[in-house]
Amino acid sequence: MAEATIRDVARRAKVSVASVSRALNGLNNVRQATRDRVIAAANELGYVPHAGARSLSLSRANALGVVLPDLHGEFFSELVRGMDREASRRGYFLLLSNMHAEGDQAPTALRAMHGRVDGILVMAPHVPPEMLEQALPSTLPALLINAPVEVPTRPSIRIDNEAGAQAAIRHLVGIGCRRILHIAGPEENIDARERAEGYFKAMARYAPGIEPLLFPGNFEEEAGEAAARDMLSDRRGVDGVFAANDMMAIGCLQTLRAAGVQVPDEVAIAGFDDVPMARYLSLTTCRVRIAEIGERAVARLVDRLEGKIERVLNERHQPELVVRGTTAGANSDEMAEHGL
Amino acid sequence: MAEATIRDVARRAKVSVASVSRALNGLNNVRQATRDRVIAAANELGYVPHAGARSLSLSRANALGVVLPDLHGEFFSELVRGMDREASRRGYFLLLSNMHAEGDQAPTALRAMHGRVDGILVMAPHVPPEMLEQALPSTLPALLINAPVEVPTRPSIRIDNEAGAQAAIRHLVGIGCRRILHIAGPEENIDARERAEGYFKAMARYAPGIEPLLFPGNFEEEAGEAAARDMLSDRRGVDGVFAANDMMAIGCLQTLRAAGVQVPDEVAIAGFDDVPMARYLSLTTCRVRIAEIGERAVARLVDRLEGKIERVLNERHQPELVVRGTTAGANSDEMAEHGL
DNA sequence: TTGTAGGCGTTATCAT
DNA sequence: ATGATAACGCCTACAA
Repeated sequence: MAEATIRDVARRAKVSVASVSRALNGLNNVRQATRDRVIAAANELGYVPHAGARSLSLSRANALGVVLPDLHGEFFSELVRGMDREASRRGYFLLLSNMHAEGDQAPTALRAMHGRVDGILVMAPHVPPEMLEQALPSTLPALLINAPVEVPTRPSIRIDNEAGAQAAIRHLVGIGCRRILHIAGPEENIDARERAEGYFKAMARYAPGIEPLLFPGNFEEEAGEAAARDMLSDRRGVDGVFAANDMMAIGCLQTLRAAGVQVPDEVAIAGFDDVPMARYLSLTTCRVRIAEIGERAVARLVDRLEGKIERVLNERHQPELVVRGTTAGANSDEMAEHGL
Repeated sequence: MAEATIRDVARRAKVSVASVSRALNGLNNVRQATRDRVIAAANELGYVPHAGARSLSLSRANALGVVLPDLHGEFFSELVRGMDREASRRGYFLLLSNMHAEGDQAPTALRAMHGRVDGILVMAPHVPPEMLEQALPSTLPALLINAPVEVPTRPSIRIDNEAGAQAAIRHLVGIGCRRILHIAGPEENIDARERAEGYFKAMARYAPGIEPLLFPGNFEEEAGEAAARDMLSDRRGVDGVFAANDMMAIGCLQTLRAAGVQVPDEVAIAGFDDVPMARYLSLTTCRVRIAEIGERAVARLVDRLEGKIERVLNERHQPELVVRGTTAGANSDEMAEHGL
């Protein structure tokens, strides 16, 4: 049989559709007896309100669009988990759409969301700002996550990459490193660029007179391996590595260790993100609480949808330096703890 | 200004809304000149069709509901990624809803999806079948992922846990293990139960006469650590461990190694899932291609929505044994001897 | 307290 | 080829 509609319920309860709507939505202007009859009828028919029709009528979908690039494992799941947690807390659904990096699918994806979401969360660390601004429907409330530039008119949440990088370099210098190599991320990625920027600034500040060393990477483990091989063939006195993300740090770490280089004694290594694996490999890193960012993004967007005014438009998430075995010396507690 | 609607476009192009709809949807019964005028008007107004209204009219939402438990990192992201890949390929959105394990939120979540999705993917390894069957709207096409029981009337996709467990035990016995401990998952979890079942059957078959050893766990790393501590205090001759998932295997591995136990020489260890970390820790495991399951689930559901008939109702995904260092180390000749 | 009717934005049917 | 109009299922003035 076809789905029961509000009309079927009305008929069965011998009332008007208006009364059914009122009764089922908990309005107070219905006699208790009527409400009971309606509820009974609804149950008997297995009536479930049609969310689509409801949101058309209310012009309110109770859903948030999420547009993400093709993210890697941990980052994606943590972000979405945080978002989902807050969304379900606030009574919203999440409508997901991965836009694959290559395409200019961003506009398409965003357009398709019109009329089914109340607002969107967009993560686009690689999309040029003008393209983004153009693709965003001007009337749809949006919150940008790690967008290349702070579009002043759009609320955003970003990682404080420079602060993280500075903390990492400061720490490396503090344990005695001087010639510190930076394995960079993709150039078009804003996080990568800011981390590199932070690296340069921190070197100038904490290791003045020492020339920065850059190895181009792409956030993939292989780039870290390549950097390590490069070091193995010509060490150039490198005694510290700061990778723009953990995966590259891990690739570098594994390759160096496999070649017999002592980490951290000969070369100390630090990464960025604190992926779960970092703990197991005892990798020093800048922790980014991804789920927290997702939660916060949803919270801010929903606040705005519900009319709360924003105090800060462009929020920064502060990474936290987590010191582990790859910079802390062979006999640290962490290492012992994990038997590495 | 408010969003432009189809009426605004019609007015501006001096045609009826019907023509606008036809022109924009690429129907052939419109004069080219008319179509051009409509498209021009739409662009000028920045018109974007209202997906909600559209789907109400078409009674088709182009969206799939995804109801998942509160999953941990890798599993969640891989599954959703696979689903998303296939969904966007087929032109569907994903509407996400984590139902947190405790609650009886399943019915609520499912009801709220009525009228905004064309079908749902439900993963509920812990929900009793009758509760599930009751919560599922009978008219909404659904596909069950790792549901406790194969509800014959509902299409499903499941992991062949027994096959995986058998392969693991066979391998462990093959390399010489005899007293193999199974660290089990939560009792209410169907995957965990099936893996334990597979363990028992395989022990009876490959190590007849040797008594199975069970250590209760919960899929968390700590359970593996507890199992290891238990072994350390009383080894009972255990020379092999088969954990119901990788995280427990990893907890066990780390704790044993930290205590100086040689893995795999003294104790061999195998897990289940093949999380990314498994490779780094060189953990032997049964690989489950999670993204593939997600893709397949969406593909099957969409096929059904589009009228394709299903040949197989209850599909099984075959795990693949991946042999690594935690079982392959010292006595690989023994493995060769068994032709494994 | 309850019912009638119009509207949310779109598509589809039926005339023209 | 085009236009008027009735759905789609719900909510909410406005009336009674």
